[in-house]
Amino acid sequence: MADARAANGGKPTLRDVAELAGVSSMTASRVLRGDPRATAATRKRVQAAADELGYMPNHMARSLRLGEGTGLIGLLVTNLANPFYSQLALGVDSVLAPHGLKTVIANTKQDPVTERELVADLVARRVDGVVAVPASTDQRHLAAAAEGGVPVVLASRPPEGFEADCVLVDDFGGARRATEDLLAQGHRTIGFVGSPQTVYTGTQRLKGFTDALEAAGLPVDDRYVRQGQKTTGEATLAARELLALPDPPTALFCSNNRNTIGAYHAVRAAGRSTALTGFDDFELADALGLPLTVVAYDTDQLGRRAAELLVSRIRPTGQPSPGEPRPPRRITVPTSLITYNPAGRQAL
Amino acid sequence: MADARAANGGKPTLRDVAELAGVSSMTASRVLRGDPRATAATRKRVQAAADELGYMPNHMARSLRLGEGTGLIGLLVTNLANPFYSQLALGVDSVLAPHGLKTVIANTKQDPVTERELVADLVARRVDGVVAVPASTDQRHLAAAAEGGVPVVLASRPPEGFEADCVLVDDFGGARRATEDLLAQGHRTIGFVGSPQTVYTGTQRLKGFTDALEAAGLPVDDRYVRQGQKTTGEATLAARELLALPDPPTALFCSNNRNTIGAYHAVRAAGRSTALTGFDDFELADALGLPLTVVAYDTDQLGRRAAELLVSRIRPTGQPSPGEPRPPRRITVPTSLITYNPAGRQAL
DNA sequence: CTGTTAGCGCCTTCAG
DNA sequence: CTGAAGGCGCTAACAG
Repeated sequence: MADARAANGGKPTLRDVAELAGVSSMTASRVLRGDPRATAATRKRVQAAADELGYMPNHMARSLRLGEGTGLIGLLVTNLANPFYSQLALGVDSVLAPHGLKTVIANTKQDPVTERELVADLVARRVDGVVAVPASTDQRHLAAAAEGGVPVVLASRPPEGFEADCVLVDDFGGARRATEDLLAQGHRTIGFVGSPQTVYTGTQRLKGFTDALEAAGLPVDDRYVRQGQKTTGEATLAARELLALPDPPTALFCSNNRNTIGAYHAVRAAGRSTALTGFDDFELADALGLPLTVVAYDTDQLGRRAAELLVSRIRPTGQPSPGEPRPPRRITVPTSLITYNPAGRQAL
Repeated sequence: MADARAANGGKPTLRDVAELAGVSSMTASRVLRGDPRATAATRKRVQAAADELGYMPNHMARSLRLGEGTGLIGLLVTNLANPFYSQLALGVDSVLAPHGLKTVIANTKQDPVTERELVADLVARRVDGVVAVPASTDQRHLAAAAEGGVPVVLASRPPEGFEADCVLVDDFGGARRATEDLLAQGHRTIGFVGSPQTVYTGTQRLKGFTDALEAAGLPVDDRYVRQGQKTTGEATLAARELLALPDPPTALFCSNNRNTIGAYHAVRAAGRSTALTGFDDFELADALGLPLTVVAYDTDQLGRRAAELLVSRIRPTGQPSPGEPRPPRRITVPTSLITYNPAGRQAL
């Protein structure tokens, strides 16, 4: 009920409460904010009035006046439905929530134009910071945001062309180790099924892959390298092509969970015993009915660390920077190799 | 660089731009907003000044002045990492984004207290609406929000104790059909592995299950019903208990994806050929190496529909309601039965 | 075409 | 202990 005004969203304001309580809006403000400077009597009246009207303070107006931030953090991802990103989102939010910060979703759908617009929108909304997993290496929009005073932390890829904190995965090391593992098993023809060349993790993981091959004195044959797949469907097609080569690979290394799952379907359909290894662990990876090795890492931690870096920039502790801005930090999350067997599971 | 002021976040204001351009803030406002009423010359000067300062309009201040909403929508879920919720989130966001609305995450972690606090926080932040998947049937906090003028749309469960739009899944029908399917296959002892009794979908799906049994003249034995599992781990334990009964069930019906996946592990570990049917489809459901039937529906649609209902409340079209508020709407999303068979799988 | 006035909801500062 | 004035950043409404 709460007979409302049409001006705002029909919500009662501090003044409505004050009038009903027969005090000034100032007094109402103090009481409602828990300021001790108020008679028990007036306090009671104000509280009663607020309750009756169903008053809720306007967070936006408040922070506008206080010159504080909005308490909003933008989370820029390409596809929230990908478990990697939703896991990341959860990690980020779990760290932000206790600080009274809320996460705003900015889903780019892999579109660079959308990504630029979203970043601009986040800045316009005066988010206190951004956790981003940008799609491409052109990060000028993020650079602009950072330049404009909005703390930016990158997750899973490094800043390009500007300075910012970031949390990375040991892409190179993980890919190299996984490939060495395949080599140790005797595989000599290994296919690579990975994300587009423009994606940092894709190129790093490819480097780890080729590095291992070269270290073993094996050639890197472009015909066995497929990049550009963004969906499991595309990955299945790419893997199928590799398996159809005259001299098909005996093993596949996939650069992320989409490609691994896609390649899995291809291998399964081909009825081949091609060994499968992929970057990223995922639910049910242990249940696929054929051996699978994954380069695992803690996605939740990735998000948490990123959020922690961001919080430390937003709410600085200790001395308010003597003069120079604090240098950008870079955290690398380690990986481990896990092998799932239809029979069971064992970690290496 | 943009020599900043300390007041706000160090960001240049409209007045800074105006001063630099040598015009009034009003003129700057107009130019920057694309208002045609301005000389090409002054327009140029203002633009240049804005660019130089890296000016970005303050969305908050703007909407405060205009008495508009914040353009923020709260998305209340229990666990974003559950693919069901992240899928839902994506559906919601995909509909909201084109309307200039942004989604704010409110992850409750299944905690009722947290849920209440989050709803209060969302209201305080003046979100223009809320899409909620409340954890329990006590929805007084949502009722309060709705009463306070914040449009609320429930997804996957109906409002309890207040009126609101909602989008439901055909829980009863889907569960009943799936159970009938198991009965048709000759199963006479079927276990139920489901979510807590307090969860609407859990009870509805149990009803569909028991209804099918009773219609077939079979007794509903409590010993075969396990409720309360929220995680795959808990579900595995529950299923294991059922499989260890003196007269073990020959089939299991699971009420959601967490329970299905948990039960899968138990069945797999037991080396039993227990038939498995579950509510919710999920990625890799077709790859588990044993037959699995799922009650499928479009989670993305669930989110989209919910968002559409919300948008229609926020930005009403047509006549501004003659007098009575529009009645609450209830949409039900249909389900279908899908059977995944390891043997029957073909390419792609 | 441009500027002035006024105020969205709230709170800091300074009087009473 | 309480109230009045002023302004955060922005923009309708009205001047000029």
